[in-house]
Amino acid sequence: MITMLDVSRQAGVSKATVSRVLNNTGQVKESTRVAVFKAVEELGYRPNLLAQALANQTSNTIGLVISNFDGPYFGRLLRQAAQLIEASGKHMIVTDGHDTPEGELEAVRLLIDRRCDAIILYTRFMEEPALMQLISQHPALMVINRDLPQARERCVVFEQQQAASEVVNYLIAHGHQDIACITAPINTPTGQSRLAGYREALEQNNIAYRDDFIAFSDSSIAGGYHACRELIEKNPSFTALFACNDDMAIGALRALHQAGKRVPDDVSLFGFDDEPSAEYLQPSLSTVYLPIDKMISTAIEQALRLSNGEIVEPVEPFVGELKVRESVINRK
Amino acid sequence: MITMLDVSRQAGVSKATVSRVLNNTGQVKESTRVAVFKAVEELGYRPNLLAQALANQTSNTIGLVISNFDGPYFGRLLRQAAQLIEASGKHMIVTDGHDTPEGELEAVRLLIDRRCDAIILYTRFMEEPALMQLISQHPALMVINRDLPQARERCVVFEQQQAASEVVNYLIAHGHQDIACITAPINTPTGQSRLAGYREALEQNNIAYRDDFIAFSDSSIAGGYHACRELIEKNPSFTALFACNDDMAIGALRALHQAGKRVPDDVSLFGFDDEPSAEYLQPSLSTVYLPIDKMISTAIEQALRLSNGEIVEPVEPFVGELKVRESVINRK
DNA sequence: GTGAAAGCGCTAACAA
DNA sequence: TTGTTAGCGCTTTCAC
Repeated sequence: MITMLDVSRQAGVSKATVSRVLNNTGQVKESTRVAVFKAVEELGYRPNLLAQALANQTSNTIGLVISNFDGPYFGRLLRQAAQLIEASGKHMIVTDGHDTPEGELEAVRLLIDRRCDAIILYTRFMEEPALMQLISQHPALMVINRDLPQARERCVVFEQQQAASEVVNYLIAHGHQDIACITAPINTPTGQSRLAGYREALEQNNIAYRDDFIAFSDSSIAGGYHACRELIEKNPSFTALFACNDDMAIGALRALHQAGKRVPDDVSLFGFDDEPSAEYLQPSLSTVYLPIDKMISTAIEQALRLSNGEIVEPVEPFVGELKVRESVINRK
Repeated sequence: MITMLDVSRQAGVSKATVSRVLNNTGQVKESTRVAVFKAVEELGYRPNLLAQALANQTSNTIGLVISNFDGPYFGRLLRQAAQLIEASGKHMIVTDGHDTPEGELEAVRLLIDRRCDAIILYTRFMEEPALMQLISQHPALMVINRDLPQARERCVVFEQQQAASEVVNYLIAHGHQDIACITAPINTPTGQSRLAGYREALEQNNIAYRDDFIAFSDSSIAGGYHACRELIEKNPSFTALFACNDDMAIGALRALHQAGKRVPDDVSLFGFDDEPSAEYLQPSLSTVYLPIDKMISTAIEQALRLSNGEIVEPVEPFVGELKVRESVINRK
């Protein structure tokens, strides 16, 4: 590998001078500037980012931890993040948390060890105390998807429960009383909040919560499919179904179809996330749009500010937006 | 930040000794081992990976460049890659190539500058000469999705044309003569190969290639939708449609439905990629399964070997597997 | 068994 | 305007 020393020799100057022209720092005579660039060109020199980071005490990177790599959800997020981070002149390092709390923790640790200037953790599994501790270990760590009352300025959150409640209220307002629900993983705050929103809406409308209208699932397409079959078997009388994410709604759609139930004529279906395919399904899927682009942007901006030592304000919670499409019918 | 020096002082030993116990290198008295670990614990010391990499002349990372972050396709790939790389004790750095040749090139450059031990480039846009040059610049760079005759051992490829041809041959064998096609981006080798496979099958069966059965598209759901509408407008007489990826098939499915054409009764539909949702669509989508898991695994293993200075053999091209589902009907 | 010292490739005072 | 020098945090000879 060509080093700066090689360049300096080729150009007949010192390393310091090479560094100066490459970083545009300090005054350099035009002729030597040219000579250095010429040498760089001839040798095909490229700076060693690791060495640079060590000397600069800043790696010029921002780390991102997501729950997993599958699915369209994080894809959208990563795309936006990559763009923003690049625009800020930094580089992005992504890691996944293997859908476990330990994995998430380990991933963040790694990013810290890599000396990322800022870190964004999209958590689904870590508990509050562990998160608080992480936050205390890195001055520019932002957490997405978990509200930490002790550190509001470090969180970017989405009003899960409210959105879920709006969905179910919408269904009720359109004449549905028997509303089933397929949950997201119930051991996660997200899964819990969405179910809580469902219950909240029922309560607000004095509709009894029934166990046989609930199927616990895992956010996957196959999971949604099986959960829906289970529901139909337990009690096929529901006229509406709230799947706590779009993937499960896709699975449920097929299960309903196979059971001879037409959507939306027999059963109205609601998803959550607004995946790219939602709009194109047959029938197009009603769902909740999550402003993940805005959320990740906000998190990155805030993290960047923190890494500059700036003082930051808490971020307002984000809210979802109902996308009502063909899969829901008015029964009134 | 706590450094090794801090630890050494706390333990009453030298940096060298700390390094020895942490890396299990050289003999150390048990009592001092314990002392060092105690100090590490007390101080919460974590080694600086950057410094380590610089001193070791190896970053212990393997870099991965993909075309973009959206879509389920690369998600599946990343998931598998992350697992494998982690299992090998290394860390993964992912970057995206922004769906442009320059982006791909820049992404690889960056990984080289970061001193990745090995690099995997899933290319869709770079041309052969540029790829050859990259390969010469990094001894452990593997290219996925482009065949370089000069460097077969650095490539992992998939028989695109053959698979596409099989699809169309299957349709023909099942009584279809009027087969339309929605292409993937035609400025990419993948797009070209799949279309070539389509033409090849027609030729083999003495069926004329007709311009009005072709719509050029962009691999997106929306693109598939619009392309299908265009096809129907140009010449609605096709009895089968080959969408060059599943996303476009999803879009086409809706367009067909809106045009009053039933799938598969009026039009048989084939996709490509075998996305997770393919099996659950209504009707379930016939498609081609790509062994991306195996492909990425192979690429990683090969890259790892290269980075160890081992000599490697060329890799056999991978082939797809037809997944025939409800969306295709026999018209004979 | 342990420490001192040099070096990985770069940056940044401080002199000259 | 430029070179010398001392680090950044770690590893690794080479003595002791």
